Amino acid sequence: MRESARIGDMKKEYPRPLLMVDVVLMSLVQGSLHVGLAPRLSPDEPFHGSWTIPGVQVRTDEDLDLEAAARRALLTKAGLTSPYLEQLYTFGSSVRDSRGWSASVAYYALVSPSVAPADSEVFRWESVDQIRALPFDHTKILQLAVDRVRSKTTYSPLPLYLAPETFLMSELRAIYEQVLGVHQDPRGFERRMEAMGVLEFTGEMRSSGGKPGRVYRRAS
Amino acid sequence: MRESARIGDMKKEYPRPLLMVDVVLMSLVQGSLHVGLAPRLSPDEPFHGSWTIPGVQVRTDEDLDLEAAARRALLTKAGLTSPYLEQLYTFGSSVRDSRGWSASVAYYALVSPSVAPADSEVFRWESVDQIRALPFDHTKILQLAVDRVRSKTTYSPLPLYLAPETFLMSELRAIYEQVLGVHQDPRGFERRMEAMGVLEFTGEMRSSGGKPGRVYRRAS
DNA sequence: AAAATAGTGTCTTTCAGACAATATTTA
DNA sequence: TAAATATTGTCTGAAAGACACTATTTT
Repeated sequence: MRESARIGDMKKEYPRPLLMVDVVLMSLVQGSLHVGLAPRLSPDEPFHGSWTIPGVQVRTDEDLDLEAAARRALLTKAGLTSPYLEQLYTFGSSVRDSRGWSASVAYYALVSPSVAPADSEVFRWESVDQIRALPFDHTKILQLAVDRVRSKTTYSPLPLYLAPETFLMSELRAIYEQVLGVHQDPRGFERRMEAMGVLEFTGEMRSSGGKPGRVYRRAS
Repeated sequence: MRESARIGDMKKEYPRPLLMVDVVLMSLVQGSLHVGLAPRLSPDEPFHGSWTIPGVQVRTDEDLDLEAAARRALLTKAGLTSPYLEQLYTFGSSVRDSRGWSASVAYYALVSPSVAPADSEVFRWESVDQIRALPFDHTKILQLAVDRVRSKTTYSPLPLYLAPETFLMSELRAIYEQVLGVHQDPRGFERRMEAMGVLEFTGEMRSSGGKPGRVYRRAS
């Protein structure tokens, strides 16, 4: 029996759409932006066996809110907790899922390569620039997430969440270049970071082959 | 019986959250940004009689997708079709509605004062800057919508959808000033509009008390 | 010493803000 | 003619891009 029927209202009840939460998990693998995919495991779900953006059905008894459902999707499908998780867009229509009217609240998450899980039977990374078509409308969801990340990269410190705990300015610059795919001028890059005030000098220096540079961390 | 049960799958079914679509309708009334509110009419719904952001429950038999549901909300609660309708954010939790776990996909819409309906028993405009608390989490939804509109006003031609069919540059500038609440320099304003390339000179001139100015329309 | 990387100087262009001057109307 | 509004000129400072130069370390 449906939960709301317990309230004992007189109003006619309409059939409710399926509500999913899908999470586009991104990280830097081999110097380029990758997305984490998981296989459809349930034989009774559409696209059984296909690799898709990890998602879960919202559970009224388990999830306090949508973000909690997104965290659960990340934890159960990729085995991790992400420091950056943000809502992207909600897709909903009568045709996007063969099971009937469904809506999916899409989130995107960024993790540092150091905590990115290795490929396995139930998880794998794929380069966002050479993805073949994904089931459902997941190709569109992925495209929107990638666009959002690239866009925010141009005016926000978003890529800090793709960086390890500590890093050199040149390493952070390389991350921006890998996300955007274009060269970043060292001078201007340093000025922008300075202006945003999102970096904190750890007090340490480190060399990556030549003159040692300052080691930074993300400002809390 | 639940729609998905027709599929005849073996998988256990979970109770589904309530899925709503709410629309923050905005316009310029008496020189300031206003939001359209509608009263809760059903005696068996929470906050019966209170004024809220108009919304509908997603109907699997009526709405092709989420945006169609948003258009239906606008049409049934405000009696209009909006030229500008965009998804804002999705709110969902176990506590936001007393009927149980619910999610609301919030949209916002902008209409020109010329098509804004007059106040009535079932609809009224209220200034966004002097709203008292609204039911549910509607205060938060409204705040987010207002922030979004003000933010987009600084870098996009969004306020064109608050303008009448044709207008003088000074009138459009006044609209920007009413939305943002701050003076816009005529020179810079004209330059920005020019740079965005969103205006089209109709070829006509019109006076509003002094020297006649060029009449523009939104570029298609 | 040579190679590699870090860090800084600075020139130029672009753009936004401020303010002012000029141009045409209506009342 | 006076008042009102439209339109354009231009000065200034901030920010972005491009490029080069200096500094300090490793090999």
